[in-house]
Amino acid sequence: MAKIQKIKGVADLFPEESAKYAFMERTAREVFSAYGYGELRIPILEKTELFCRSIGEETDVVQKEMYTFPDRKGRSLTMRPEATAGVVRAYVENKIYQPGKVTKLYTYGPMFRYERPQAGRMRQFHQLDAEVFGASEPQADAEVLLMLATFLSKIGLEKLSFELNSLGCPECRPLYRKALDDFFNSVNKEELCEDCQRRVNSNPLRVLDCKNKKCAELTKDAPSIPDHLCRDCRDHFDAVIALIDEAGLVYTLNPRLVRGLDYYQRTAFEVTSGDIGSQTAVAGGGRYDGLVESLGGPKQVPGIGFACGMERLAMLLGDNFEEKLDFYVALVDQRAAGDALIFAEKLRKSGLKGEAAFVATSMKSQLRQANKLEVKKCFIFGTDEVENGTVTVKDMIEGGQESLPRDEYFK
RNA sequence: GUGGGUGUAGCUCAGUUGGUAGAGCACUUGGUUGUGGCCCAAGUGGCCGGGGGUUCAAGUCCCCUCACUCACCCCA
Repeated sequence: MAKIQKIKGVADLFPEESAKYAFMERTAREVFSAYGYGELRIPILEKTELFCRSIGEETDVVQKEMYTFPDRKGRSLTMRPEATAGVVRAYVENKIYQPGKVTKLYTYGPMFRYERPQAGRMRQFHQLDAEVFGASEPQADAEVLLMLATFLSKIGLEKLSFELNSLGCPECRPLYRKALDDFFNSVNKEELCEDCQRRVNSNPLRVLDCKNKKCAELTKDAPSIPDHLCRDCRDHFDAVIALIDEAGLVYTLNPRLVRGLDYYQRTAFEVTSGDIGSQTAVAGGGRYDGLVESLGGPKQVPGIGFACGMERLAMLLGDNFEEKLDFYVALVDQRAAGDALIFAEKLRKSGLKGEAAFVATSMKSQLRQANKLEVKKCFIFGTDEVENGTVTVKDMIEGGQESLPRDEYFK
């Protein structure tokens, strides 16, 4: 029979790799709950409209990357390409909001985007996502940033850079866009790269972000967002900066940082690494004060949050996340197989982790196996005849005698 | 959607101007040994991604296809 292979852009994670994810999830739960966040579990499937309205009809994510299909009654469903929309939907639908009440939630799970896979980019990928509702104060922005930094530090990643910007609000952003349009009208668009000639109209902020040297040169003197912030946005941003400075967070201000999803405003940030290929962002987020309302919730419920890309973080983690076993029960005579199993069970009841061989092989290969597993102790089960009486089943079970500790064996 | 790279043993890879398929590691067995490791010897294991073509002869040349991978684009 022909074998069936997995579809493009998904992964099977065996223990060596899945242990990294388990470690990150465990750490995230610890850190997030220390900041007062509770876990929200939401569906992978949502109505397509949810993402169109939140992420933005014109974004690439919505236009060409979503797994969208009709269900059996012809309703359009979409496998979530990101987490925030679903969290906001749940928040609104369950009427969690109350005036003055702050809600902190986190969620974790697979996301889906139909893209060509490459390093750090899968069609099914996993995000850890945290959101705060009901707090417009800069303290919320600062706390979210600090929590993210704490999490990344706790999983052992220190060489990451935090980039920070403010995108303005519906008040000041149009003014900035006007200034930017004026600027692009003053430059020779022919000299921009092909992509940017298109982007000037579709997504002018992205032009400022272009890696092409020519584009970077041409847009060197483009108006910057922070220079066009309204008074409230300026004050807010300054307050956030003052707070994280005081808390000792190391970051860089990147006036050209933009977000890919339409709902962001004011504080926007990204955590990047230069060690995972061309996809540098390992986490990103920001404030989205208008989103709750645009998804049918009450007016003026602010929100802020971030998402971490687990695949990208996993690339930065070292090895050795697999838990080592405490013992191995070696089997050198099949007649002792049952005794080996029972003995292992007894050890497990006393709190040790380990395994017993099912099939007897030579002493040499059994000990080789124990060595490979890096167990602390190896027990040898055989019979008197085979063992020449060195270590016998009877001795170990009835007398409780262990074979030599690993150090003794392997010195 | 657009480009580049790679598909040969379980793994990492060699394979010369086309001439019957190789190494290291791993595994199994034996030797050595302080029951491991190290070292030595032997052994198991491949429709050379798939299909078509050229040729007396294709892993090697040509065409098609599939998969993986990196990059563009986009994003976490």
